[in-house]
Amino acid sequence: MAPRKKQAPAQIPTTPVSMADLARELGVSMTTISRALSDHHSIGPAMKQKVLKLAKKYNYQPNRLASALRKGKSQLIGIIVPYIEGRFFPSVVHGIETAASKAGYNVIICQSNEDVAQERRNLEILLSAQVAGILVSLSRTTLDVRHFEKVRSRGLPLVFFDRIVEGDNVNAVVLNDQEGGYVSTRHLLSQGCRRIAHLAGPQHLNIYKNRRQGYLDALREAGIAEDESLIYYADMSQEQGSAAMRQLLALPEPPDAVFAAGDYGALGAMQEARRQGLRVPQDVAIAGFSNETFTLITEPAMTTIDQRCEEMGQAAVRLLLEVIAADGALFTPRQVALRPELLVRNSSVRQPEPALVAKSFTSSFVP
Amino acid sequence: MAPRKKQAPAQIPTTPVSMADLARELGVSMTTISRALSDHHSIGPAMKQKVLKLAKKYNYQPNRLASALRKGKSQLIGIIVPYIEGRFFPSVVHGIETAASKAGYNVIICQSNEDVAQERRNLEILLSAQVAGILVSLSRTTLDVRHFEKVRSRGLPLVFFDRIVEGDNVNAVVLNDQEGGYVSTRHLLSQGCRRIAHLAGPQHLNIYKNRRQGYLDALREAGIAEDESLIYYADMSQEQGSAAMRQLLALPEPPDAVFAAGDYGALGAMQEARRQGLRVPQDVAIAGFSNETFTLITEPAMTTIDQRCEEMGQAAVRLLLEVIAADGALFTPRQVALRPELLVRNSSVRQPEPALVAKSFTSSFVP
DNA sequence: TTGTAGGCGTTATCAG
DNA sequence: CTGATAACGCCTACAA
Repeated sequence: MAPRKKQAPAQIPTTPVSMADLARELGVSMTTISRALSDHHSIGPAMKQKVLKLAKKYNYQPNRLASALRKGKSQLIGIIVPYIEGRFFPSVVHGIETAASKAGYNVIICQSNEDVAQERRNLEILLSAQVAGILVSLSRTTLDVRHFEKVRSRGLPLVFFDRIVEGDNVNAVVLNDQEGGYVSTRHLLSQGCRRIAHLAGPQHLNIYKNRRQGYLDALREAGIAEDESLIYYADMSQEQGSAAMRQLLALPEPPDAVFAAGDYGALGAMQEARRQGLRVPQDVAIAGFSNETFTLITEPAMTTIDQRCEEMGQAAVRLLLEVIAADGALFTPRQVALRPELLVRNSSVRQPEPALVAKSFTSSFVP
Repeated sequence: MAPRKKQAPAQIPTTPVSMADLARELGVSMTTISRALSDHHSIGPAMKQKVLKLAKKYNYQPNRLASALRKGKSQLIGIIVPYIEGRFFPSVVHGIETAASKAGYNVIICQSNEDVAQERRNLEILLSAQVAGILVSLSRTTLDVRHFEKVRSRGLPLVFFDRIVEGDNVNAVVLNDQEGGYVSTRHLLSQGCRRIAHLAGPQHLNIYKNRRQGYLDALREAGIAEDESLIYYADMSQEQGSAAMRQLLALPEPPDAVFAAGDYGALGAMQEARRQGLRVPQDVAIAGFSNETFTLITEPAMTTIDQRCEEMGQAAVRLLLEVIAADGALFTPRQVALRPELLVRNSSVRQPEPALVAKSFTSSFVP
């Protein structure tokens, strides 16, 4: 038996009222109650009203545990993220929670702390909580992804986002990083820049590889030869951004623009340029990536790429709901790529019509 | 019956194995299995090993729903926050999730979107999910808090954080804002500032009222008369910060320091000061509040107050766990105030020994 | 030390 | 349209 409090505190805990209670009160069966509450078709409108009224009167709350146990599925969606901090993940989670709750689901959230072992444990917990589906962004230390087989073998809907398992047999939502690099670089070209440098991130990470690729694609399209001396590889710290700029400005032919694969790198570059007495954007235009909060308050404000965090969350939920709706019927896994949004600000505007330029790159969903 | 998939996809969904399955396999009763798995004392070590081995072999996952239904309590903690964005709430949630999962609980998260109606609905959902306890930060539109009576009448542990119900009959965790204002102002005094202005927030909000109070307390303690012309009331936007600074600098005796009750206000003030050709901190020292990310990258870097977001989450969980542990026995509600941490940076350092000054204000937990 | 049996609250099935 | 009944998977008093 569920333990009853032995010593009643000032406030006597109230036992929640159950369907059985309502049934007894009305002198009908539990079946009838259940049907009235779940709006089953075979129920008289008179009866239904009576039940609903009584339920309101007694403040009846359905017990979701019991319902979920019986049905074998809860109304919970599990999320596993590396952590809930910084700008990106919280926004995605925000998007997820909003979309999920709109669809009648609630969200149970786990952090892997960039640790596979923790990720595996989280997965077990979500499985044993009988969630209706799982959304995952992989930890950095996840090289072996076999633990997700268990999810699949249960037939449990699974969608990856941002840090995904590569391949076309998984459901995934990502930002189109290549496009981000491409539109940024095209924008810089449109501003009259011709020697565009790139502050590139670690190339073993897909996001940075793809941003670099977009940069190269735009240059090639513009008929500008790739120049490796203009590409500086680094992590995306502010310090490395400054170091990069120092080296680039020391070149015989220094660049007239820098596209950085991250905002912190761009910040460091911008600071170094100004330390050396250069004007931004007149002498060197600068564009970053990620739409960090601080990009609005640098002087000049920084051009950057918005990663559509909330949309990513929404898209992930939408995809998950589709898989849930398919309900075990074979569902062909799908990969969704979101279009990045270029935010043109003063750090890169040298031509008179920034509004027009900006507008032409504003974009929305890929279906 | 739980619906079985009619059409098996390529991957045949595996039915999770239950205790009954293990019992049948081993030819013992479910009781024995249950006891072995939950490490009950009255179980033979040999038997226990056998059961554990089989459980591992079949990859047994306990069904938490069933367990929770039986026991009347889940291992879930419910959180209601206004939203998951910006710097503050994500960090608190991070702290909560970390502490909760350490204690064997998982976290189900809801956003009120600053809407009481939504907050009420969230509460209903958490109640019907049979959570073990609830953590709440109130929405801005929550004036009437009677919906929380329902939680109390169920005897369900409840802890407020940051945006709390005032009074000593609730459990609550907050930052000591008064102390934040106090240590900031003392710091400015220690830097030789004597005419210290205050950019104050809307006084109907406790946080701003208390920050202002701390400012006044420090001045009084230093024997400096309160001067209302040095207090500018505004929301904490960057624009209002600039406007405030414009007005303050136009005074017959302009201030030599500004303590702003928020970082964005401080930023606006700093920008305006520099626009007018003043040096920060030599001509006017500046201190903000909240430790926004950007405070590290302003030039000079901005002195500010860290709100100990993660600690707040941890403290809230700790308190909640105590209430849970009390298990209906009368538990005297407690209010915890966290000590803010002053982060001394260059926007306010005019004396030679900033390290020492900083150290004397670094602080930790109030028990 | 082990087994038996009943029930947590809901819902699906089958029969009236 | 309504009702009786049997699960869902786990836990625990009570009996052996």
